[in-house]
Amino acid sequence: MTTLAPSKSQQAYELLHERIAKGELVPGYRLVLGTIAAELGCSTVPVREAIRRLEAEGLVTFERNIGATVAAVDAELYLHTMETLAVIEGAATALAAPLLSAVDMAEARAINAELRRCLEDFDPPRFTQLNDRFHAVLYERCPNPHILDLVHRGWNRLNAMRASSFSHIPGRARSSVEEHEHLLDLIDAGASTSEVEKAARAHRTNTLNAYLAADGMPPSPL
Amino acid sequence: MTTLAPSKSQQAYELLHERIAKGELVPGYRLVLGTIAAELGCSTVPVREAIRRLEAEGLVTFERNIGATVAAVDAELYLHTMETLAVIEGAATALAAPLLSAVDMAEARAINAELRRCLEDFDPPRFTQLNDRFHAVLYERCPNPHILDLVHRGWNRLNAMRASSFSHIPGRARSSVEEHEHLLDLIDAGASTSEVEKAARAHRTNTLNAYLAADGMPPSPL
DNA sequence: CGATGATGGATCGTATACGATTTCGTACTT
DNA sequence: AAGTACGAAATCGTATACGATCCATCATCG
Repeated sequence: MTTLAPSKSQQAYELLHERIAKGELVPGYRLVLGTIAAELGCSTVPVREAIRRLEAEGLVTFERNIGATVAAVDAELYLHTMETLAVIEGAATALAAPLLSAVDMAEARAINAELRRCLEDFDPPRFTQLNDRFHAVLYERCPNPHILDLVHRGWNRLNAMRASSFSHIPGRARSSVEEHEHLLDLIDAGASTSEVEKAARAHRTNTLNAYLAADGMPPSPL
Repeated sequence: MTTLAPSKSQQAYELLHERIAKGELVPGYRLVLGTIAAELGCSTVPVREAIRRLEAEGLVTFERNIGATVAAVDAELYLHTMETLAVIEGAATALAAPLLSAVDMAEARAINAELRRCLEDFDPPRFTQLNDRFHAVLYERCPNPHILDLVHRGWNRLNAMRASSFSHIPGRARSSVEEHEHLLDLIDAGASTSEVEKAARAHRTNTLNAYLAADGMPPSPL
């Protein structure tokens, strides 16, 4: 039995998704069906499907008879995405907390220790990557697949826009690591679901509000 | 200038969406591209696109080389959908609360009064419809479009499954109306965002837990 | 009689083709 | 010189066509 190749539309989806996440395709970039199809060596039909999928996830915008462009990122979109993720990831982390094994917790602590080290030898890309993994460990056990799916989508969007901007807020990384530690302590102490949720959500709204404050904007009401 | 007709794929999407929401297409029903295309008088290509869109929203499942079926509904899916909606709608309602006008509040109260009347002359479909509208009034002003979109998707899924089952839990309708009243009072009193969120979320988890209890299952941890 | 393998029909996945729509450059008018 | 009208090129939307894959049926073999 041969391993069946992924469908063309799947390949197209993965290619575009990756490029957007990596920031190779900047917001506003025009995605032309024919061009992408030629590059992939397939027809426009599967590419169309891939693009509609990306649209459903909010990574690209699509206009009838006009075409697709990588979703523009402005302060407002960032705000909305972070706010949504605060809500959803908070819930996911809270639901996952009672299901975390000792191994999971150890991994999370190890990653956070690395994050702390990262603070010394300033390395933002690596920090971001570790940070992603840290949170993934905490929410991945969420037993509700819908919520988990929404968390993934939120992170995708966030990564897509991080690649182009919004990368860094001065003192935030350090307090972030502290908040991680606090969150882990809470979970280890067997805190209630709502306590964990509150802490996980606050962690994200803190980042958002730090950004908003830097721009002289009011904090999120959440 | 003539109003341009909606694209075929849009038409196909709307047709299928409506049928699923109305329960004409029961879960497990097989959606065959060619058949639908013939019925719509178009080719399979736009139908494909419509189905992929429905898939992204969780209304149908799609397997490679197999095809699409209307998403099966089981207790677990219902649980997960309600749980997700509890989180998302709670946040949406909380964010919308400070933006509700006196007119909005009056409309909500009027709808709830009708709901109360509905309790007498037992009319479940109408009750459900009014209930939908009641909540829509409360969350529709949510300033975060992502969250709003997720609420809409959640309700869509819920409606799709309500059509086939899960329609009624004995005493729930009456307490539901009371909770609505309480929620409106909270908002009128200018309660904090987190209080409104808690109340709105509780309203939904109460329904979910009533269902779970009826089946002898443990309540949601949220 | 049950398991295995071949065969055909149904359905999907994608290439190609072409009409429809938008966009952009250019010539013409005021 | 600015604005408008026209036409060509680019791109999208969808029909048609055909190979690929799956599933059900039935024949064959142990």
